[in-house]
Amino acid sequence: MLMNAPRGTKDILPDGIGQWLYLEQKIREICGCYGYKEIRTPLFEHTELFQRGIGDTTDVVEKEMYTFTDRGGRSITLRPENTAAAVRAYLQNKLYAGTALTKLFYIGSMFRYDRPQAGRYREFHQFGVEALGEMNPAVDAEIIILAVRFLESLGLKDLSLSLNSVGCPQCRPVYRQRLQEFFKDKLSGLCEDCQSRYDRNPMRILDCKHEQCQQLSIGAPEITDCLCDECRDHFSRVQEYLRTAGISFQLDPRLVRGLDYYTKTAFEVKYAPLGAQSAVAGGGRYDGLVEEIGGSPTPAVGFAVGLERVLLALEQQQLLPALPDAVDVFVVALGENVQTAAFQLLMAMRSAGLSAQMDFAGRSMKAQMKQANKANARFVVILGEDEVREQAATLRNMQTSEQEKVTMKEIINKLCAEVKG
RNA sequence: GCGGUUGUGGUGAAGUGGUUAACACCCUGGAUUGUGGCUCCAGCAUGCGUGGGUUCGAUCCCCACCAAUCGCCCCA
Repeated sequence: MLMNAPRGTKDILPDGIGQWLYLEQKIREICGCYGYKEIRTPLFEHTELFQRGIGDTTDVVEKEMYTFTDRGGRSITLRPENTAAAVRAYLQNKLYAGTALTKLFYIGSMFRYDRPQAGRYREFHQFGVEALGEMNPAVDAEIIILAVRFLESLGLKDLSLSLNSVGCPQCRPVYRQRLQEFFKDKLSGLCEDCQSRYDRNPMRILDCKHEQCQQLSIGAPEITDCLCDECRDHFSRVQEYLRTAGISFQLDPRLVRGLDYYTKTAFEVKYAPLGAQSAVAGGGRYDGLVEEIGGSPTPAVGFAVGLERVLLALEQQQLLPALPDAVDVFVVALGENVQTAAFQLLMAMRSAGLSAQMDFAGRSMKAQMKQANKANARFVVILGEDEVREQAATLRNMQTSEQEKVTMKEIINKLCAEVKG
């Protein structure tokens, strides 16, 4: 217990950090390219922000939040996603001032209390993008393209992009009513969950995985048939832009995002080989959220990518670049009397920009040589009492096994020349 | 919240109701005086997830808990 990280959390160890740095670098690269600026918001927020933003009846808010009362009696929640917080920061800091369109991205930990399984953790990492202030469907497209291109840039193939429109406050109620009419006499055949969904959010019945519910929902009206003129037009223009960009997608009238704030465009990128948790990215437009949180009506679009899932996929496909870590020089010191001189030399090498290591345990030469070998050292500098007396050291090339005596004065220059050449 | 599988050293793992818990890797030391990668030798779990119970006796049997893992719900 004491020695175990809490359930659903993981340490990222030195051996694994390279993957994360690589991912983050790719993220910053593409976001810079598309003109999105990084933002970092607190890991926790007032509980109310998520209740209002995400929606009281969503699973995330109902059963997955890490909520606690702080010492001041405030209800605080570890962020389960970053869109609501980004919008909060956008409003609080008036990021809308001076521009029509604010483009943000973030990378960070999110927290959801859920049973861990492949590709799902209680603390997990998302990369996400938000574009606030523009209703033009070109922005929807830009966002989707960014998500797809990002994943492609990592080498992933066979991604599938699903696209839908979930309507707006004008047309969604119409659809909702039509759905309820459709399911009215089928209600008793639906699973328990769906029976309660019938009242709360009938659209969710459509993507229920129960056989029965699937069967019963055959022939159900589709949202795309009920869209108002504005939503219909918006949707078709998004598709146009995507086609123009050469992005392939499938329309999925049953795609319903789990968070209440979505309007119009909803999309999801799947990577099938991942198994049960194959959704790698998801997002859409959320024109009502800014107002919900207390700002003036502001159209917005965004998405989030699950980084653990991406990493899982990259691992499966062996797409992670392996960076062999080598060290330029390993200093071998023979005997206590030369420790100080060796230490001095080590520091001088580092000051010169060389990567240098040495053994501090006072071990035998053989042991130190083994260590140098294991550390992948290109050169070994041997310092014994003779050398110190002569103000020199033995320089050994570990690849060729050639070695020569070099004076203290020239050794660093020589090494620098060798390493850089 | 529900279900399946699993839980032996740093790692991968064999194993038994009863003196010394295989084997491999890793690691550490050594194979004539200051030289690595190959080879050889030696060392390396008073302990078998935790807590109870059964028993003369349990790592091996039973129960609970915890954790890992996969799935359901939902999501990234």
